Amino acid sequence: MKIATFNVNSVRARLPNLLNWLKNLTPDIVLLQETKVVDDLFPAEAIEDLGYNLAIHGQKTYNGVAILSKTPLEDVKKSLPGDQTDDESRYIEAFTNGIRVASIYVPQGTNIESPRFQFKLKFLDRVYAHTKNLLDFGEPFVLGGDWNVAPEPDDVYDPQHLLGELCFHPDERAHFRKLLWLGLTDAFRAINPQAAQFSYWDYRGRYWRANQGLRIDHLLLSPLATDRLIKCTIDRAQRGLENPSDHAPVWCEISRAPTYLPDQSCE
DNA sequence: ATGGTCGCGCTGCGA
Repeated sequence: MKIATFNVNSVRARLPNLLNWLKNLTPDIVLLQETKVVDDLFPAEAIEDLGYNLAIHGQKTYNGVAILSKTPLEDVKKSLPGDQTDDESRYIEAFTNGIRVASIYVPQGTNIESPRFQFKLKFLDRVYAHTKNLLDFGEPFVLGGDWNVAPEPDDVYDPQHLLGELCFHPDERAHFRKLLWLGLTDAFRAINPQAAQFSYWDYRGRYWRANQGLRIDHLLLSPLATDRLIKCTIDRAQRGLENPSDHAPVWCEISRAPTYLPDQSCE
């Protein structure tokens, strides 16, 4: 079973690319972010025609998340608990294909001094609290999305220069790490312990051409899901196509039964 | 080189 996350930066602007990618990869579950469209205008039919069920939670112009699944979506939830005043469409969760999944678009934070950065940290705290509840249910689950946090130095193009900047600030990285200490696994890093690969490159300037990116799109797996993790890949080629998103998709393969991570230490 | 480029939806904002 393939589970993917993809910040599409407008599902309507990206529809041809998205449909081609779905046809070629045939993921079982897809977590979309930044759909940037109200639900009534979401291009549902074109995606349903490829055999996907949809759960969508959009808004005008900004944000917007969605879940696509080849199997029916049950128990759909469209808000992250913990802040009654949060009306931004940044979270959707469902149970499908024997696993619970969430598509998460963590606030970018604008800049370190902005109130939006505090909102980002609080949002990550809310994910933490909710994750504890999910762990109590005993289901396998995957929290995937655009986390707007590059966890470690290998996840940014210039760690010395970027330390303390937005998306690589110690405070947000500490908030992100708390999720790992709860027992979640960063699927890409578990499978690729050494790789410096990115999932986002700014449209501007030479960032893409110079491969100056960040790894901020993550699939975080619960312990029961991690037991079934086989591979995890960043689909970098999507960023090089015509009219790309500024993010590349990240996807993992999950087996039907528990498996083992490749053991790097056994030579 | 604190510029640069997208998407939305029509003016500047967010990323």
